[in-house]
Amino acid sequence: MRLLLVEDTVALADQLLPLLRDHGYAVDWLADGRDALVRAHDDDFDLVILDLGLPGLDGLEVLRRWREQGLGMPVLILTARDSWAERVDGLRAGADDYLTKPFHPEELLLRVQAVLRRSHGSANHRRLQACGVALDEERQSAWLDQTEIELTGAEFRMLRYFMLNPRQLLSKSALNEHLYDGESERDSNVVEVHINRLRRKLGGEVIQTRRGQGYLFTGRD
Amino acid sequence: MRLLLVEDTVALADQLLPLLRDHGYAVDWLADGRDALVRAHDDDFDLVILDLGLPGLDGLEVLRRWREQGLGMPVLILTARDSWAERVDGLRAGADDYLTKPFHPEELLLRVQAVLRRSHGSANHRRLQACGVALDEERQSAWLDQTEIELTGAEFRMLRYFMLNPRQLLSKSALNEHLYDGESERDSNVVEVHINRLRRKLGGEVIQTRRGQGYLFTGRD
DNA sequence: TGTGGTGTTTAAGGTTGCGTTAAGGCCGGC
DNA sequence: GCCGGCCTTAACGCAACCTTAAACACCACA
Repeated sequence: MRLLLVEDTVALADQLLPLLRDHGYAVDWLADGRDALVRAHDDDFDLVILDLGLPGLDGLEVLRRWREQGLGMPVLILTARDSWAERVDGLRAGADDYLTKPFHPEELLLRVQAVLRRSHGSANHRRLQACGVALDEERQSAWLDQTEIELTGAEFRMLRYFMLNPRQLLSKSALNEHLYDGESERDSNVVEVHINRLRRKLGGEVIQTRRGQGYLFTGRD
Repeated sequence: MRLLLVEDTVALADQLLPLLRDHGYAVDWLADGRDALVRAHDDDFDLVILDLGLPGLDGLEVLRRWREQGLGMPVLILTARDSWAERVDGLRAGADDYLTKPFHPEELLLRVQAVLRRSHGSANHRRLQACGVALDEERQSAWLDQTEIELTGAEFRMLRYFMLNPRQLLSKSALNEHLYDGESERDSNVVEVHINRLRRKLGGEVIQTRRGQGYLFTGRD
């Protein structure tokens, strides 16, 4: 399992590197944003741990460019600031998780494991594939067999989140959280409506419901 | 699983309560530190989520007194301030983990699950294992050998509590206590019905009966 | 500023299935 | 044998979910 740590604070890197390595990860370390931007093309990392406050090139910009260039590996961002907006920006730019400094080193391990598990078999391509369904992120459309199915924005966002977490139980509140940033209504059935739309387009069996618990994407298995 | 949320910000509590309950936790809610101090003696909570900035009595003081009085349940503290010193104080006072506001609600869930797993001595793996049975907390389903067994909410809650206390005698009233919050009836056979359902799904031998005493989870040993 | 088209959200009513209750049978202990 | 605790089953109510349509927001373009 190959990781890239992008962190300019030497003391922190010195702390994290042995910990990660002790737990069986092969870790490369860079301290500069510009280096990281290039390096991610040379090696196929399973996960990147990215500090947002970097010399050379800001972490958020690095991440944004990676995604523009079609690099889809999971990214865990570290932020020194405790700003809600920045985290949301990070998530929008394509990060998979975030951690606010300071943190317990063990906590980083937990997140790394969680993100890796989540991204298992999925997040590595521009065209996201899971359970017999493909998602074209540029055209915002899904593919079943050889036929393209056009999606609206909301449908696409929901399907993407499902496909990034295939076969996993996603509660309605989790879907709400991830599809609408923060200030969303509580007593609304938007999620149900869009799930209904996806089922119409892709077939009723692609999303299963677990009453009282949530939904899970199982595609056409 | 019985949780106590001590949080005076109503908006936050309104957000967290349904989330936690959606994920199968029975949650009691208090807004005052003095109430919390007393309440933790009356009920046997599996975990307490404790805001440090409280009216009545400061959260840190509450925690300190609990520990003095011999109460050892896991405590997850919430702090609005981004102060490192305060967190250290919290950990010193006997907290098991902390979370800085604002946070993603999902993050709280991750921590709650992690703390509960840690406090019951098992490793921090998303999949809880005991006596030849595995429990997938994300999918809320059990695994026997390689086959997945889907569980309803009530079944999942009960099985999780059994698996966190394997090979231990759990009285019917204790199960009632931990699976339902304060305002629930006591003279019913809900527990028996759900034990029956679990036995049907997992096999009759996984839960043994000690007549007049309670039940114990022995899995497939 | 209007107008139409597209996409999203709200609202209302119908449907489903989980959780609970209740009733009857069973079994173990005294 | 009898009683009390436990098991099993079926049925019911209600919350959760689905479905549909209409209201609404947004944008392009006149």
